[in-house]
Amino acid sequence: MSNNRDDDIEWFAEIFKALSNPNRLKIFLRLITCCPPGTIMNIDPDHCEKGCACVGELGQDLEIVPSTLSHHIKELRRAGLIRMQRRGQKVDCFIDPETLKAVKNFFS
Amino acid sequence: MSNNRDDDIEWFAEIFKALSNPNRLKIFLRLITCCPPGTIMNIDPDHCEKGCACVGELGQDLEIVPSTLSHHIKELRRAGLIRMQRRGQKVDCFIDPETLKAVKNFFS
DNA sequence: CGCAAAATTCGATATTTTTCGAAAGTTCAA
DNA sequence: TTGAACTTTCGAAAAATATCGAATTTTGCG
Repeated sequence: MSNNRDDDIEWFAEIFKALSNPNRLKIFLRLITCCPPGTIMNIDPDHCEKGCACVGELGQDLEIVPSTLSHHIKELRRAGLIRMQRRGQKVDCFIDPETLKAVKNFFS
Repeated sequence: MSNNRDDDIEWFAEIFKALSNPNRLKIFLRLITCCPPGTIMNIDPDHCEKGCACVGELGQDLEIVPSTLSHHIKELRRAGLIRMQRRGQKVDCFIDPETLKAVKNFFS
């Protein structure tokens, strides 16, 4: 009974909710400078400032305890803002480019 | 003891929190098509789709009871997303262009 | 295997948010 | 000035959220 517009509204509300917590927003901003895993480093240093960040690095950089961090990361993922990929014991996080594009388009 | 970057993060978190509720997001989207009060209507119909919306119109369009609506509007205003201006018995709402610009710049 | 590292889940608590109806405050018009 | 229209505030209850420590799971390594 709900049309696409309403679905969109619900989804964007989810996205903004994910970004509404300062800790989560910091995680998001920390990840925005990363590249997706598998990215070939370019000669241009601006192309990718840092390698991809695993969960532990985020916790260390932002001083969030593991359980809280894990919760926030789950929320960001639930909103479709970030994706994850295991690399051995670590799990890398990176921004979902599709969702990022959708949010950019939202304000236009 | 907090620098500008942290202040910015807190402020944007506030903004996203204001947009994180479906009702508030609908209010925001309803107002995005309005013009600020005092705008001279242009010949170009795309210039300003609707006149400015007062609180009551928003409640009618979006089917939100007055007390709930008033609460949500206050949240949007607290975040700096909307501004208001009394016009007789009614109170007009409109998007704050500065804040809108700031949010657009956030995703860039 | 057995241990350490990394991350998640569980359980619990304090706080915040959402929503509504009732009441109160403003403004205009008769 | 009295009443109606419009909006806000107040009070309250249910639901959601944020945070942490303890326990658990998953992975790699010696």
